Amino acid sequence: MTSNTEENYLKAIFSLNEAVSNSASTNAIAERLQTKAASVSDMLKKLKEKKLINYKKYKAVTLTELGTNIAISIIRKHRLWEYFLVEKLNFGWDEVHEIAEQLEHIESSKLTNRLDQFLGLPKFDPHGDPIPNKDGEFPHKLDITLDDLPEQESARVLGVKDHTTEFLNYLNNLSISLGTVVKVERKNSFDESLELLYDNKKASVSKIVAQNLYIKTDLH
Amino acid sequence: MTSNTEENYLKAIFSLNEAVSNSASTNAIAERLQTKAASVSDMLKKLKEKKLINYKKYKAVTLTELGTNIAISIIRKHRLWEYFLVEKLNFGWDEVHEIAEQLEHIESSKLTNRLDQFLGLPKFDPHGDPIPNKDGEFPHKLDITLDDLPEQESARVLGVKDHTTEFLNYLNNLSISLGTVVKVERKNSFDESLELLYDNKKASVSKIVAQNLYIKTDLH
DNA sequence: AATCACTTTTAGACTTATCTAAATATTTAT
DNA sequence: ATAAATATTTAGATAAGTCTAAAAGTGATT
Repeated sequence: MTSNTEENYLKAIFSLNEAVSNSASTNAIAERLQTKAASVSDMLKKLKEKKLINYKKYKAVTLTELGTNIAISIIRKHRLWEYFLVEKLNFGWDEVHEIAEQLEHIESSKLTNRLDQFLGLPKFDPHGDPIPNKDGEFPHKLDITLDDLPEQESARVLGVKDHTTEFLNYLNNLSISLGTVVKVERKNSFDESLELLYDNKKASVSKIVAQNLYIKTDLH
Repeated sequence: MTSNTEENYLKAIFSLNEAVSNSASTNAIAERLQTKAASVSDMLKKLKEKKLINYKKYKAVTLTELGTNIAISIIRKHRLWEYFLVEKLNFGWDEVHEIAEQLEHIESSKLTNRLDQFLGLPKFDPHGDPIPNKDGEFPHKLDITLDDLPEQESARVLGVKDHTTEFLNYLNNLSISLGTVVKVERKNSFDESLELLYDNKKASVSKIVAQNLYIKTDLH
């Protein structure tokens, strides 16, 4: 079993190393978890015992495969609950973090997966962070479609899922091609259509259309 | 602050004393929480320190007002989450207890109240246990209307909320009067109407009608 | 009112996670 | 390459919650 505390250490190590690889040092972890280096040192010994991290004294740590899986599962739960709080309970995106810090430790994969389903398998949380799926895979760049983009955000069209000439003609008429940078001005909840802004043009497209346009969110 | 463990003790004391007053003895609590009498003894000392219980050595305990409030808030959260799991995530009513035991300790009254709202302020959890409202009041016998009754359950009509002759005539035509025992055969999700069975008669009534009929669930 | 069965409390030990202070290792700068 | 600065670990304490074993209290029976 993994305690809440252990889970928080794994999560901290994961995100430190994700941001800058090999940056999960004792001090960095202590800073992140608002605790003391001595406490971290103790815990690292324990996590190594449990085969959750690779660790040599005085060296930065990395997660084992087992440790990574646990960290990802915590992140998945955190982000799904944030999505739930914002989308279903109308919380502001800025007030959900603390509550999600608690909810992320609820233990029941059945619950997590049912929640995911209930929310419509979202790919991003309210802060725009990617939500790993139930196999622990983060949404791959090429899995993301225009429909996944939140309001007021922009992305570059990378490809199409539907290759029929009909669909390609439709895009031609709108002057959307590969490379076009598109901003989602509004998502209408009544018919789930999207109002787009690109190259000084405006257009409204259906959800189906948006789901057939692959995008990448980091522009340039 | 109250730890999860302390909360579990308060909940145990509350429900023991609710079932049989003054029955919250050291041994009974130990049995309920699957722990040893010695541990309970230690904890009682601590809860008394915190003014959460009234306690004299070797005597059964009762909750102070503060302790009662906390216990009720835990019960409220437990039952709301059970309702959520069954109604929104399609869990069976028999598989939600363990998960709710975890969720009941999530600390955020804003979350609890938003969840309550989201679920439509339910009065009973999936096991038929009453859900206290946000002021800690359990649904009073006379607050319960036919609309609160789950499918396949019976209750006796106790009174009407709407006193217009129109409504009373309507009931007359259906041969429903005070004292009639009514069974909810089915609740239709498409229009929220109820199919009733009573005195060998069948009838279908709207949600509005059901919300205007006060009932009691313990028959005779 | 003395005994017996049972309940409850106390004493002392253990685990988890934390801390401060001191010791040791590593890195950086000269 | 050696000293100074910084990072990390160890040693020893503390607090929460638990346990076993032993002591003490309660109450029912005779």
